[in-house]
Amino acid sequence: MKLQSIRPSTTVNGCTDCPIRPRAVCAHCNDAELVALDRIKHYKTWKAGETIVHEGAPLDFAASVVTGCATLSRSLEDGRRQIVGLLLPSDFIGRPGRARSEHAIEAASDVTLCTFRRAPFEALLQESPRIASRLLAMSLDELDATREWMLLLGRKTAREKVATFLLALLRRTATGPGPYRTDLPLSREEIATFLGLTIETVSRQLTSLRKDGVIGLDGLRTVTCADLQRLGAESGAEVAEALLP
Amino acid sequence: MKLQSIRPSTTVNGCTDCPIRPRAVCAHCNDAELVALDRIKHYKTWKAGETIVHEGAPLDFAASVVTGCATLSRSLEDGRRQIVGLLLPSDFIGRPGRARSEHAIEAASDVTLCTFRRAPFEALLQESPRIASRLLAMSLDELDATREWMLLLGRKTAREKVATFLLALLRRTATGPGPYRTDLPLSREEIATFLGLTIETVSRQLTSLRKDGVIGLDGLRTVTCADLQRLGAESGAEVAEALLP
DNA sequence: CGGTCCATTGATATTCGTCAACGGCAGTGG
DNA sequence: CCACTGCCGTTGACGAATATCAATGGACCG
Repeated sequence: MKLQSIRPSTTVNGCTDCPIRPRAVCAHCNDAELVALDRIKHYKTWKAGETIVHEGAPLDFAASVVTGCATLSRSLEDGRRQIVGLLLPSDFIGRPGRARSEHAIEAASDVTLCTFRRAPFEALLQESPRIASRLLAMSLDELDATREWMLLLGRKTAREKVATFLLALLRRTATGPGPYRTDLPLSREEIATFLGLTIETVSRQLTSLRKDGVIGLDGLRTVTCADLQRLGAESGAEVAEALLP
Repeated sequence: MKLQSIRPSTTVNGCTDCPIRPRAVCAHCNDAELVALDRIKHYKTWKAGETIVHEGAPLDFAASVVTGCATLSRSLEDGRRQIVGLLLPSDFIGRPGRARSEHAIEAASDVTLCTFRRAPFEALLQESPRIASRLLAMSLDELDATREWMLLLGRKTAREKVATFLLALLRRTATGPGPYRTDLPLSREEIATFLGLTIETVSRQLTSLRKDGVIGLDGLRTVTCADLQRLGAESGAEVAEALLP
């Protein structure tokens, strides 16, 4: 759910220089724990559009996203589908104690994962409070983000949904004062599946925000914004944000 | 988010006979840990309708729900509001490492909490892997439930939303084969705020489901159902459920 | 050059929200 | 005991937001 702009290299082998480590599940590991993780890890890659795990299918590894963007989704039998989470670099995949995935996991762009075999990873989790507590903190952050998304899905208008999505994305790539610019990691269809809308409505709202001068569109995948305040005003400000500036 | 029918007595003082312990954060504690928890715990009660914590306000305790039902909600500045979680007996309140609540917490019915002072509880969490790992498992369950609710909010019709809500409730109170019966822990307005609907739409869908013979309504707060299969068919079956019968 | 995929735009349909009136029930006070 | 009042839920009429259906446009690729 968290949107980050980290784009580390995939050539790292040891963990010492791993660019995602400051935010990943292994962030607070000591040397012994890093060695243990290093021993059970495997880098794997998927092409954009490939399915990493099907909904309800066995998942025999845990993993951290190293590069790229993956989606978590759930579906109804008749095919209606909802993306329930975005996985970006440093995000964690897998559920200790469970052998199958409740969600489909798909590569939105080319994706590299640092995978850990399930059994030894869970054993390590028992022994290493640093890994366990980091995973708890990450899970609670994820829970908060997911609940914020519930507010969006249940109560925001189409325009507010699109504005909120763009704002979250732009905030992650902000390096200084505007103008801000970012590449959309998702197609229109995926955005619609994430926001609980149809592809046509997403398209219309993007056009409308552009015509109103809130954002700029540079090609299909690039969004710019000169004034994040303005975009925020379009996104349906939340009480919690107002209280915590 | 989990719906349970546990209605334990509030007169328990020690933890030994605590009726929620099998499912609570203290489920796997050893005797020493129970003594430590016992030392920092306080039972507190709130009347139906009272606010336990305001959105964004300081929260100086963690807690387990002992009896009753509370809601977690988030709001937009203009007053639109979404319930993002139901807290039922054995559910946990609080976020280790954070001093304020991102959500409003309100008593839907009379509520009793077993509260733990924040600082000593967090200290205990560092020392007691049993508590930490139980909290992780509960958080991950909560995350799954919240994501399932995202699918409901983003993709289900009003009728399916109401049917899903009733089904979840009835399943928790099931003791054998039908007919099933349960009391709604929420008012029509709270149900609407949970399902991303208006109160009128909830009312219409309940009436419609009753007229179609899917459910029975006995007074305002009591729902019966002779055929959970039928109710399930109305609730928009999920792929994950189909795969895991 | 033609085909395919993705996005945009327009016309129309549908669902659900909004506004308004009403009814039942409980509590209150005469 | 009975009117009065307020709250909650139901029902109906209407309107607005978004989905659906359909046509078109543009980019990429063989």
